[in-house]
Amino acid sequence: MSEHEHPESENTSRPVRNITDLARLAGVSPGTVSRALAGKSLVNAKTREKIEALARQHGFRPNQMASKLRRQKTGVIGVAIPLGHDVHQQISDTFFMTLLGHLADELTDKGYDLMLRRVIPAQDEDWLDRFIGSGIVDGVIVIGQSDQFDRIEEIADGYLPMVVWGNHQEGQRHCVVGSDNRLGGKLAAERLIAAGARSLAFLGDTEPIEFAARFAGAKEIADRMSIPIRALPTHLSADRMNGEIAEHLSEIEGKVDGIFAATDAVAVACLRELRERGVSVPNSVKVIGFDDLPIASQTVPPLTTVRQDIAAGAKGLVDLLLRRLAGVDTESLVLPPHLIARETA
Amino acid sequence: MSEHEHPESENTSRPVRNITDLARLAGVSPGTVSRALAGKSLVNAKTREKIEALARQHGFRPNQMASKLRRQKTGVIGVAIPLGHDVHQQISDTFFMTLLGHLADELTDKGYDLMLRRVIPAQDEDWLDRFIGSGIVDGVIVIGQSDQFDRIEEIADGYLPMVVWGNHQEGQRHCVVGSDNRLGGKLAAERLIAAGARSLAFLGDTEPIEFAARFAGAKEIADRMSIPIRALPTHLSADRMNGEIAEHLSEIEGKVDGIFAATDAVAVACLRELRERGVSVPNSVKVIGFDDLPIASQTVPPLTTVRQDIAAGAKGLVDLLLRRLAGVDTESLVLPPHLIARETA
DNA sequence: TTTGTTATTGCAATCGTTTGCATTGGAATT
DNA sequence: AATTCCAATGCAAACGATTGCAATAACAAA
Repeated sequence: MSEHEHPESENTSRPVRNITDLARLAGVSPGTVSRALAGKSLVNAKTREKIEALARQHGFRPNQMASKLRRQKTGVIGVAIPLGHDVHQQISDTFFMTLLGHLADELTDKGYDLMLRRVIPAQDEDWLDRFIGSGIVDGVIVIGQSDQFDRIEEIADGYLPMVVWGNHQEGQRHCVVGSDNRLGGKLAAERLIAAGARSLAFLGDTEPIEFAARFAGAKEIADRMSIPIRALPTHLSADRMNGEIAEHLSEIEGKVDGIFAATDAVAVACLRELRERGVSVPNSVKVIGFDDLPIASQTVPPLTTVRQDIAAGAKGLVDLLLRRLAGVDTESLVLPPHLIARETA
Repeated sequence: MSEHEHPESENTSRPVRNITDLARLAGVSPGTVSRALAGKSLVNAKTREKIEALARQHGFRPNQMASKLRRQKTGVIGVAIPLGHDVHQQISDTFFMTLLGHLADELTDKGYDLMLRRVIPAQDEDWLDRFIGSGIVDGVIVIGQSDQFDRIEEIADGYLPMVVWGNHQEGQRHCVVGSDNRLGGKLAAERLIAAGARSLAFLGDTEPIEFAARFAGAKEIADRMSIPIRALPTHLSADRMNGEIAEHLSEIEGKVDGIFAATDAVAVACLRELRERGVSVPNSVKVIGFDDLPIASQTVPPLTTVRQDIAAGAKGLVDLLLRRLAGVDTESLVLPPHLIARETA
């Protein structure tokens, strides 16, 4: 009935809703249309062109849901950010967000889509099972172990295509990509001591294992050199952090001359507070950060810090995940951090 | 074969792959299982409990792909970040990433998932059609118009559930949420002038319309007060920006005493460069930023800036989108920016 | 003319849920 | 005892693309 289509213009009598409609227009079977649009080689060149032209003309695109159901794969990688310790941390956490940006690039490159989910484990017991078990994603990248190490371990036993950004523990079962935080902590402490510090402090939350490892690394060096080191716990959300830092600084005034901040963000806040108190950096107190975010080079004085290579991390996460999707049980990947010497230590 | 998995609990002879398997175990029909698991009220309480228990026991979750296909909705909102002007801008753009974080929160609250796609329009003509037309998302949020204003306009004519973060143009057809950039520009210029500046400069890329509007607003005020203002174009990627800022500052030395930076990130770099040159802020030169990112309060001296309420923006985007999903053709939402007076102007 | 070969295409089952409609059984009503 | 009525469930047709296998046509070889 729909005999006289308008050859030039977009709209015709009835819209083309699915592959079958298009098949009718093209005078072929749905199967052929499917093959043509999928770019398979089993279609005659002319038929293909005709079908493609028709599809373009009607702005038709095969329904992905149907395709995914039938093929039993989604082409989507889930990215989960568990917000365990500090719900508002990651909202503004430049590091995680930058990692996310790079992940998006890498995944796009490989033809995958990215589904982002921020989860609050405390409110949602089986966030990970839900994400995995519903057939909505082909694989999962978890950004940050938060306080969910054990849960992740459990899942890892029965689910291959998962890679986690975070800290590597001896003998753990899930595949992780991350910096060697302990080494980073060592580098930081060594630098502070080499710069003349004789009493150290670690400033920041020590709960998350990444940070705990940074502290442990620093402590190892400090202990070896018989130099005291203390932990000054703070929250990581911007609003609470500033006050806590101020308190700590009051408390340690004159007693500490080398501060290792858990994060560049913490270091920046610390620098500001020190300046406000008239404490000279690096003369009276040396400061070192972690991450090497863009701000690090913009502080006054420019921040000495331990760099994590975010782009390499993202690439590692994606590469390992793809290998796991192919069935390989990959090893973890630990990236070496580097000391970036600027002027605060 | 897989007989002895976990002896006490989880597994039995054959795995439960779908609703039909579960129905068989429960001694009911697939339809009933579907209704029970969906929480519909048409199921006897006892039957439901039994089914839920069974599902829990076998770790079964209904396949989302099938569900989405059948129900013709995905529960997924697409978030597209077009990278037009400067491919590497947004990777590190804290503002966009923070907005994304808030979007994720809002969408999660409303029960939607978030699919992130970073697109390079230059390499991918119909990025927007592809995203929309494949039935993969129920609606789309575009973060930043970039240089894609016209394409977005085209799409908006035939596709309701789309909301865009960006600048509002007189008479535009697509629904946009964003700050009143022109007003923000005015606030900035007024402040600089009130602080004593007599020759202004706008520092940053003026190509993207958001920034162009900021400049235009500032220019309007400057013109009205008969104060000169010039544009100093820079790229927004960190690596190129610094050098360009340095050049500009050399060029305008002594000729400009009020700098309006397109972005806090630009302002921070500018402050650092000024300090390096021994130019006193705000005495010799006044500086004002835009966004009020967390860093703004951490600079030395603390940065006076124009604040955009990111959380409100995210909420607006999601609210409008949901209304559009319900079929309402909503108006745009323009949020008023606020001057945050600190010490650089 | 017959047979073999190859390149295209059609056929129909399948992926796993959802949902309108029909059916059942039991309780309530007359 | 007969009739209504309702809650609970079963039945089977969608949703729209993919793909193994069979069928066809076209052409070459014998």
